[in-house]
Amino acid sequence: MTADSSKNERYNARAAETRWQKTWDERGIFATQNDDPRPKYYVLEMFPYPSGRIHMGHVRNYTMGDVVARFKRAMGNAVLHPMGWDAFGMPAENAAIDRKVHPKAWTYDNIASMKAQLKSMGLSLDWAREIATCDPSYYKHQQKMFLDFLKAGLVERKQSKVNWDPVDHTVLANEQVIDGRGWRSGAVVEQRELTQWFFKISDYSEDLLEALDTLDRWPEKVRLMQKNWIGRSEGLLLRFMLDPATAPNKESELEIFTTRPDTLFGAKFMAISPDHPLAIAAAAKNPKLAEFIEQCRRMGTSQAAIDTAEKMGFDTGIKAIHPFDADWKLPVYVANFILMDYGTGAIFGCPAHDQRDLDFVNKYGLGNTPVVCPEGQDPATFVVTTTAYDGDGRMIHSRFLDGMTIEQAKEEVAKRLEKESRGNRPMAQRQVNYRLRDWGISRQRYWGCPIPIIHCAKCGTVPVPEKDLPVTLPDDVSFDKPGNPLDRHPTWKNVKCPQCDGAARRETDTMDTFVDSSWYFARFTDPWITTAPTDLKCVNEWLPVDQYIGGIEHAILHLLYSRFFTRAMHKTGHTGMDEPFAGLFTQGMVVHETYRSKSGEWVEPANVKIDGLGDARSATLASTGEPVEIGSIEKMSKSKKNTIDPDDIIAAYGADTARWFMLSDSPPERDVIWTEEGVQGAWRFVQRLWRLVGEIADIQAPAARPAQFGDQALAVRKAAHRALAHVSDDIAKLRFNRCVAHIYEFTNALGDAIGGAETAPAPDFAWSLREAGDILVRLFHPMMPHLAEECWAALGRKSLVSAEAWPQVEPDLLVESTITLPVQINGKKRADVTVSRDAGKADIEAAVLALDAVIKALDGKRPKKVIVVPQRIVNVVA
RNA sequence: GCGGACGUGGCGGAAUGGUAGACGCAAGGGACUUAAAAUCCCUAGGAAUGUUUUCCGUCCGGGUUCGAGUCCCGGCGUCCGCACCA
Repeated sequence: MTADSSKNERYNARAAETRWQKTWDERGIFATQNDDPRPKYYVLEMFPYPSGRIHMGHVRNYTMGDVVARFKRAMGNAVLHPMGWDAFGMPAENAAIDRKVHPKAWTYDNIASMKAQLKSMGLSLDWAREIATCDPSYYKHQQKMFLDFLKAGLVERKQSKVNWDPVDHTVLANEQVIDGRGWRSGAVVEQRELTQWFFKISDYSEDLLEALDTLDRWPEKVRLMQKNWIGRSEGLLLRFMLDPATAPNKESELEIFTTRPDTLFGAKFMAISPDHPLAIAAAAKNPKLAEFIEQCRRMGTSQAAIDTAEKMGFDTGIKAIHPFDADWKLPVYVANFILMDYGTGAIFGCPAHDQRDLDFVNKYGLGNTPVVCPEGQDPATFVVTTTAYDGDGRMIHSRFLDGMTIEQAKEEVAKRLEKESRGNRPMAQRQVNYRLRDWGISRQRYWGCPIPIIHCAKCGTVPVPEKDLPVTLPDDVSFDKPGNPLDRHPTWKNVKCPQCDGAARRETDTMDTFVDSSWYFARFTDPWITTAPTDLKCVNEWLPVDQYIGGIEHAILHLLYSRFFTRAMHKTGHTGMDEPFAGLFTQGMVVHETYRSKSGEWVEPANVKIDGLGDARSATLASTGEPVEIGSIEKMSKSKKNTIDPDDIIAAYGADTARWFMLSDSPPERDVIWTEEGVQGAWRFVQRLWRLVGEIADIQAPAARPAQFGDQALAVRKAAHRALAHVSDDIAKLRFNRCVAHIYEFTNALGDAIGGAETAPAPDFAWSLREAGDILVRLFHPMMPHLAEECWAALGRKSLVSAEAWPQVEPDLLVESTITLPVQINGKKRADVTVSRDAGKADIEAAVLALDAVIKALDGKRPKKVIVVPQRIVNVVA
């Protein structure tokens, strides 16, 4: 392989890139062998939804992963770097409705075009492991695991409230409900009770929470978000007896959950959810209450309504008896702010120390009694009016608790009530509650993984026998009517019961697409095995993923589901570990300026012409010259038309330029602003490297390493090895922007050195320039692999730089024989001092005190103190 | 409301408590050219100034330290996540 572009010509990125991509393909250098004996390293980027086109966010994400993959490969690892498609989901069905194409055809077409785009980026992926989650060869195993989970008690079928779109006949996710209406149909969303399948993720609440501490290569932010999402709280389950005369069906008690049992003597009322059985029982005998409950339910749907809803309650007339005072009766309200699915759906209200309860009593005139008094306040005068006090303090107005701290009081209440028993049960029980709910996976959709269950009138829900897997989606479906095509398919759902052979029907719900993405990383370790989801040996050798890279938007759901799923797979024998991702990195978004025409329409950047600078910048429509308003910088999105098509960039500048720019401008975890100037800068650098390497290639250098190096040669060698040390460290820590800066610095130094070179440089200098060139090309190879191959060939190398080892640092070259230390006087820099590398503190001090600036500052006096920080700085305190 | 992150030139950003502004972008000046593009060289935080030095400077106000962009306390601002979770 020889370089095409001659040294006087510009680097022709488009020609070179396709040529090298072909070479990599032909030689199969990115295919990973599972029996490779070298240390394994698994780098993975979140796989894309096949929308049809890649966007700049993908370019950034996959470039980062590719840099890591290429670096680790050069470091001598067996690297697994696969790619696949998160291929089920609603957009395919929407396309079917809007454009009359079959979801399957639409999806596979999209995969084909996106794959071509990804290939044009020059990613070092093992395409032999490509998977699409919509392929029966993939979802077959997902169905198998569903059945395994079911057997293991990790799947449950239960009723739950859902957002129901009455026009589209489907369940909507919360984010698909906008102002109480379906995002697609615009119909007012109803709350319905549906029987759905759930994964019992809440069985792992404690484990998922505790194990967060072991994920030390995850961003703190993500761990915190998951911690809050799991929402552990310690409290007390507490039984309140009811006054039987007031209870609708002579119910004897009401159980509540509280984290503040210490405030029991500040109780003013009880509140139960509109969905609480006691509320429903009471409503049966009280039409006005029934009406109130109905009103609450209607309100519940809209997010906005929940946010701004006023606290509302309805006095049921039921009286509860205070656990420490049989004569103390508390009114039981049905209240709109009590959730049925947290705790027991019932609380006692202590308004002085809980803002929600305070708002409530202030509305209904129930009053409040503070029972915790902040330190330094007089208990006799401490009152609460509109702001509840939830801070620390001592107990007051609380009988036997008075004077205790909150913690002591909690403990005392728990102890007393735990001991007291009624009807063979203690009055109170310590309990840990979690906010995390079970994961409802049923979707009334066609384009998803079928749930392998058969419903039989006689036998109930019957698992599809394993020999009958996969349950495949029927192809002959129509989308001309709303609702789930599986449900109205003429034959698909009619089957015989595997147990009794009687007429039965298939489950027509499909799985949430988050299920598909909860184990794809495991499947990549052996995507060929047909008999099981995973090959245990492979999965245990490769997992956990060493470096997972993706967007912060998946901080909670995808990453938490995957952590659960890996545990469930462990329990059912499909993995040998609990945590799927040892290292996680969340990259920032690609953002771009927005433009709007006079009429308020968004304008594509390609149609905008920018003039002027800074505040004087103005924009006009390129076609008509009509003025355009420059808007804020925002995430690239189709709706704001501020997207840049990677295809256009790759066609104009090449993939390497796009890759380099994506890494160079901002720290990887932060947003990067896409600018035309920035891209051009990256492109200029590509050309500059090509010219520089061309000059180096022309130098006649001895083959053997010279025994001695002169000053000129040594300076080049030091620059090269310093850059090498920095870049290696920066890539390992994913600090790509700094890595880019060091490559610029090195290139500048090397350019200067060559500029100063004679026509025929001395052998030692020539050798060092060749060495520097070799190092330079290998250093930028992970970021700009095509250019690197072209340069490598130009340097006369026969190998592929993509398959080369990372250069070795010579540590001797990193240390200088003399060092220049800044000298401060009273903390301000006033001079420099140059000393030999191994000068002692006394030598340095003597040299510093002899400096003119120091003598002048001391004015004949002795310094108060001289601080010498080795290798760093000297500070003279005058 | 709760939780978290961040705040440095014209811009993106560097800086284990140790020379603030690396590197890039944009800019200005110059060289080459008939001209342009490309390329190369020089300048560049602000102010003052006798061209070699001084003062100021990392959102604001305090503190710790020989020394603070960095650590601590209190504000202000921006962004993100969660949001009736008892």
